[in-house]
Amino acid sequence: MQDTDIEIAELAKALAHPARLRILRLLLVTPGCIGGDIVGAVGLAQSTVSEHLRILKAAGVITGEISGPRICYALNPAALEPLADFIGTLTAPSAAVCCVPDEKEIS
Amino acid sequence: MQDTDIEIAELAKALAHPARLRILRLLLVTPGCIGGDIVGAVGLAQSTVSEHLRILKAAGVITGEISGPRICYALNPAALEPLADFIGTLTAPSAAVCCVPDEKEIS
DNA sequence: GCCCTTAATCGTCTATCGACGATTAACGAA
DNA sequence: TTCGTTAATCGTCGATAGACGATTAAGGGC
Repeated sequence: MQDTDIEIAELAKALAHPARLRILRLLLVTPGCIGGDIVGAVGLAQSTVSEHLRILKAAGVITGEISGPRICYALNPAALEPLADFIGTLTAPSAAVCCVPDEKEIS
Repeated sequence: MQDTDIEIAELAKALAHPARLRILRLLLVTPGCIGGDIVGAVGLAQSTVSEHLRILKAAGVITGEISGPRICYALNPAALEPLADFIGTLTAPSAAVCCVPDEKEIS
């Protein structure tokens, strides 16, 4: 399962930075969408935050919608499913996961 | 939540490599413990695999127990709880269902 | 004792990440 | 149109990650 592992690794890499986790938490508590307020919240330079947002968007974890001169970011938790699934497989090897009927991942 | 985010980021970083995911899958399907068979399974040099094992062990995801001249590795899924918790936090608020709340995959 | 196996460590190299300032592009308002 | 705001991009830099061969340390078998 090379390609699946690569996808999961990409998702994990997207979460492998405190600043990106902070951004996700910020989007979580913000029901609507915020623009550059993220820059002030994480305390990093605007270009750095933009890069983190780009990584999160590339991984599919967030979505960006143009709203005039600013951009409306929103969470897309569904993209994390492969990673959540993998962790669930490790945590509960004998118990069936709630959603996937059978994910034959092991060779 | 700085320290918590750092801890979660460390866990995610441990999962952010296909070779390490493969190692975890290998340990999952191996009820007992295997030693250097991991080296042959992942197709990397012995020193490289040893480094991946060190990273996984440092993150607490696996444990290594000396068994004579070889080392017995085992999964420690409990260490992934903070990361699983974080992902669950992201996934939960949008839908109470355990999985696939919506299939909106807007890029 | 000696030798063989196993795994960790060391040293080195390349590639990627993370951060920043500066610049550029897009859009709304005056 | 011009101006101000917002976000992406560029270029650069230092730090880290990843891979490898070679070496070293620890045990078991002879």
